[in-house]
Amino acid sequence: MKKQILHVDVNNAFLSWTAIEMLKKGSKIDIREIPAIIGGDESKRSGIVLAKSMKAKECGVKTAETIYQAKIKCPGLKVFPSDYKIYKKYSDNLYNLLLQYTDKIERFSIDECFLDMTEYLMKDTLYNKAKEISKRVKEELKFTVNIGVANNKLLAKMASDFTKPDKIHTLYKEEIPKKMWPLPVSELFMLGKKTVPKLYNLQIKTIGDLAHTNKDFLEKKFGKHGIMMWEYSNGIDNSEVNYKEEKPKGIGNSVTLPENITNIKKIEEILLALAEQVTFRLRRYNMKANTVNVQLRTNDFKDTSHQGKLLIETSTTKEIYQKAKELLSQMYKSGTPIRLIGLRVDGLTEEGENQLSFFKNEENEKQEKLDKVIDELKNKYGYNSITRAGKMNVGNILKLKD
DNA sequence: TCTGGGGTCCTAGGACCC
DNA sequence: TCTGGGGTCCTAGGACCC
Repeated sequence: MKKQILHVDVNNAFLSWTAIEMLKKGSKIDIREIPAIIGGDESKRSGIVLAKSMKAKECGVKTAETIYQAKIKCPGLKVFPSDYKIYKKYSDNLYNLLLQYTDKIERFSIDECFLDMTEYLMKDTLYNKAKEISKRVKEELKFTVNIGVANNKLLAKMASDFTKPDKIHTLYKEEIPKKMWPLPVSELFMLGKKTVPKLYNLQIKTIGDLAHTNKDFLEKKFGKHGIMMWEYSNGIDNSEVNYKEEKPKGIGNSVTLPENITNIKKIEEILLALAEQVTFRLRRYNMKANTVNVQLRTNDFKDTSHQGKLLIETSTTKEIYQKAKELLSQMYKSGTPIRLIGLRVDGLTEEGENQLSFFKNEENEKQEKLDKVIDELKNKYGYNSITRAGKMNVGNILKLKD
């Protein structure tokens, strides 16, 4: 049976949501109507564009470029900070509205959902459902969405990306040659800035060119990725809408430092803060990790990482931090200016499925109890209400969220 | 120009085993 | 001496997404 899929994509999500929040608080201006962006903080060296208004887009402002660059293109551009707490709230509002149409919803990101409507159409058409959803979101939630209407996820996603904002597009099989093939290959999902130039060198410039390229040739050139791009360009995608809540496979946090650092003790302090943050999230999922990964970015934007396995999976701040410190000492070349430090844990298992729990010793149990007490305080009074002695002086570098 | 932060998946090469 | 073939696991790095 043919799948009936919708892809719902919030238009300029962060900017729209910030605009609504500002209006609610009495702001006289709607930042959707002026050249404006949501951006990072240039003084913290994280000054990139996260979202832009239509007026900013008309100036040529692009997502992920530097704010500096955006201001050159668009003098008088207004910059507003992001607030993930607010975004989560609006994202949940959208999800709850969509739940009234199907329970088979995949939250693809904070502002995108796939809906499997196959069993929920009755007499109505998929397109009419899209119209109804679009109208209700606008009226009830005060922002607009693009909706892609198709028979698989890939085509629905491509369709929602056509023209914006507040549009519904279909992309059925017979529409592929007319609607998708003329587009530049760079528009195809999963073709990024490394692959596109390679395709251009092969004279593959449009999605249609790619669709008509020999599949085996692409496989030889690009491996699995080659097969995937051929299938996508021909509108082939058999993946299911993954509506079940998934546990994460890894959890990581990283920070770009306001200034480069070369002092290993300082790096360790930041690793401790990151270990606290990462394990706090890990414990919230009731999970443990068996692999620790430390990432460093140097001043010239070179990334290096080292990972190591733990003998026994853990979720304690202390053990993760100790492993991280060990990895750091293996990889850090004294005197190298460091721009970014990251810590992530992988190999996650749910609490209770750990086979080696009888290895628990007194020290470990003591740490687990300590972490639990700290977590409860953080949950009650906010993440920054309690902090470890070792990282007191880095608390203001890491902007940790409550 | 001066470049975020959170993820997932893939690949190549090395270690090790039979 | 002069070198297989297959398999698994691990790691570092990279590509891509939003």
